[in-house]
Amino acid sequence: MKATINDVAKRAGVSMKTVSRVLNKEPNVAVTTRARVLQIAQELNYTPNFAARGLASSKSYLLALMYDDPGPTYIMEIQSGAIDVCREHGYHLVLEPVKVPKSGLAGPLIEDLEARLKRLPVDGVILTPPLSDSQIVLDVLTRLKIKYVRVGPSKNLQAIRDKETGLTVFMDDRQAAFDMTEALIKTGHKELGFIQGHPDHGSSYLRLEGFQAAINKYGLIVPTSRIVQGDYTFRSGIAAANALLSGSNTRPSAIFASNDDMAAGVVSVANRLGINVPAELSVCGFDDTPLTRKMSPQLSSVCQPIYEMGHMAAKLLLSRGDENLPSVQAVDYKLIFRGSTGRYLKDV
Amino acid sequence: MKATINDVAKRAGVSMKTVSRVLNKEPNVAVTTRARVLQIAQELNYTPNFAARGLASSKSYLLALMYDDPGPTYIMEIQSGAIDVCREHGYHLVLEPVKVPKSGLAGPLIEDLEARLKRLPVDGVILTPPLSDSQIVLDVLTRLKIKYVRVGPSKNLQAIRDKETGLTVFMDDRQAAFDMTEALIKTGHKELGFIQGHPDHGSSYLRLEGFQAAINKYGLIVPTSRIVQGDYTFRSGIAAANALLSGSNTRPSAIFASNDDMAAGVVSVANRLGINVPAELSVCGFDDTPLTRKMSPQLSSVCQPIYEMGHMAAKLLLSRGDENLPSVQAVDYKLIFRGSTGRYLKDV
DNA sequence: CTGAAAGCGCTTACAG
DNA sequence: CTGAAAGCGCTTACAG
Repeated sequence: MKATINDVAKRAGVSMKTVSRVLNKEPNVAVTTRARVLQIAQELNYTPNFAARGLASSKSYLLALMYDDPGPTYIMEIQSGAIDVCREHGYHLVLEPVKVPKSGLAGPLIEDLEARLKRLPVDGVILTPPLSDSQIVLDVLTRLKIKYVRVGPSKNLQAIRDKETGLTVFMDDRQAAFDMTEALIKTGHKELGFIQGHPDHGSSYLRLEGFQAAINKYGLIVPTSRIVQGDYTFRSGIAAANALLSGSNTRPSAIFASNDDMAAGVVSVANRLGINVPAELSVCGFDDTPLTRKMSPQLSSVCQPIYEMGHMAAKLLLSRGDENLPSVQAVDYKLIFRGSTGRYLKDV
Repeated sequence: MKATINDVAKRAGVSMKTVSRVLNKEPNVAVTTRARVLQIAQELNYTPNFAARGLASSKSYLLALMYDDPGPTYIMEIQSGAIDVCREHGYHLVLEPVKVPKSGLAGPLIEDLEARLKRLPVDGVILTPPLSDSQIVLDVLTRLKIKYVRVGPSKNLQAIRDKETGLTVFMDDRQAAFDMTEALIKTGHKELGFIQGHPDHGSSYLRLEGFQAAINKYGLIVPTSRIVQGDYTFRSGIAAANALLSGSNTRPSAIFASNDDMAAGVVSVANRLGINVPAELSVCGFDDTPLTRKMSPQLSSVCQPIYEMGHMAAKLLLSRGDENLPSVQAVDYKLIFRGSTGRYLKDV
């Protein structure tokens, strides 16, 4: 049978409690005692019983990752980052897909969420976009007194900067979009086009803001016809590119799409129309998804450190009490230039 | 405070045990008693304590999904399918990423796996490729007496067909590749090229076998120079396409790549060489990943019902005892024809 | 620095 | 059809 804490205690000639102290790295154990217990635990191949610990301590040693379909790559990266931290702390990660209803009715969602969280009372929740902005979800968690961390929230950014919010990990989408736009302008582009993301996602607005701020800074003018609404899908990128490239007006020399899928749509339309990318048209995206490297020319984009965000999120949840860890964490992005902007033209 | 089973029992005027019976849907409870208990449980907003159940029953009510980077989309689909079944059974899904070392040394992997599984003794494990074929992993699970289901194993397929194996969910890669090849041939193609997948993945061989079987059936000849080794990456698809398309020999009229990423590489090379897809070259992939719809022309491919495989895997694990459920489950694939093969040319 | 006792909230194994 | 008792393997709250 599997060894229990009692087996270890007996063999070590100490009480159960002392073994518990050693294993939980509590202070106040004689060095020699600690060493002996540790060795015997190893000899017996002892590992504490998960359920028993949970029951006695009323902790679950579980963190939940809540998501509502923000794309498989994104979630997997967040997961990886979070899992690595969980491991260090003896925690595990469970998955909680959540469907936020498109239209008003929040009732069923709230009930469902509560039921699930009561069934499996996790010690903390990682919220990914768009859930990080869902007041409904935040309210439920607050009511159930479950700790949470918001990853990439896009609303209330001002409050975040003022640290009036809870645990948060975010990337400065606005600044990143600003930087990318500035890079395009500095390469000589004056005729810019922009494709906005899904109207329900806060990031859409932040990225647009960054774009416009750079435009303004350099005194350029972008007519409203050059700013097209998309919804983060490839298909919407196609539609937007058609509007931008095949009209009777002069076409832009560079298009900044709010994500990679839409940018891929632009490249695809350009190819069909015989517009050479990047010679006649520069294109860049956002998110630096794997897709950027699965097209020709490869796509310039903004790289979010998603793994790191997941890592930091779990860390914030599991390192409570560490005053050295600010509750709001900004992570760094990177501009990645590839063939599609022609700055550093690379072979595929 | 949160209600316990005792609160419900007292209020209902029955014993704890009876409440337990009702909640676990055990037989032998008077209908009226059952109804009363159920109602009171609801009034008290009672949900059983996860840890206490686990401790008392020595079950964990947890399933693990083990994976070694088979692609984010794949894992997310499997996850979704598995989670939906877990929910129905009051189970939860935890994630266990596993790194199988490239070269020989299995020691650390075995130790790590054992340590993790002893820490969190899940009630069952879902194994995804390439882990479904890892004898090391299978051995550890067997030794720890942990139930597992293999998803998409590619070795020992014969044994699988003979039902000499454990729980298994699989898709007939060989037959699917055969069908796709046959479809190309029936469209009139005689000069076929094939790009093989990663040599470490069993699916590479099965897909090649299917391709060759169809070639043989129709009495065609494919010189070895038309069968190129890839490794499932876009980059390897590029290299393979260069070998296939820019040599001095006549080029194939259709290329079947063993996965979508490589097929995307082929289309990309064709575009660069000015070879029109599908007019001059048909291309098809395998897996029907989102990438197929993020390129022009869109890619024909073989659609694996991945969600369904995850669903079935969890079902096999959680429905033990149900004799009506065969322990080996084959799921259906579908050939999806899009622009890249020109059979059903569609606008993007 | 260490330990004895109680208890977390369920299920199991019986008994009736 | 129902229940009383024991126990799962830890941690908490004390006491010393």
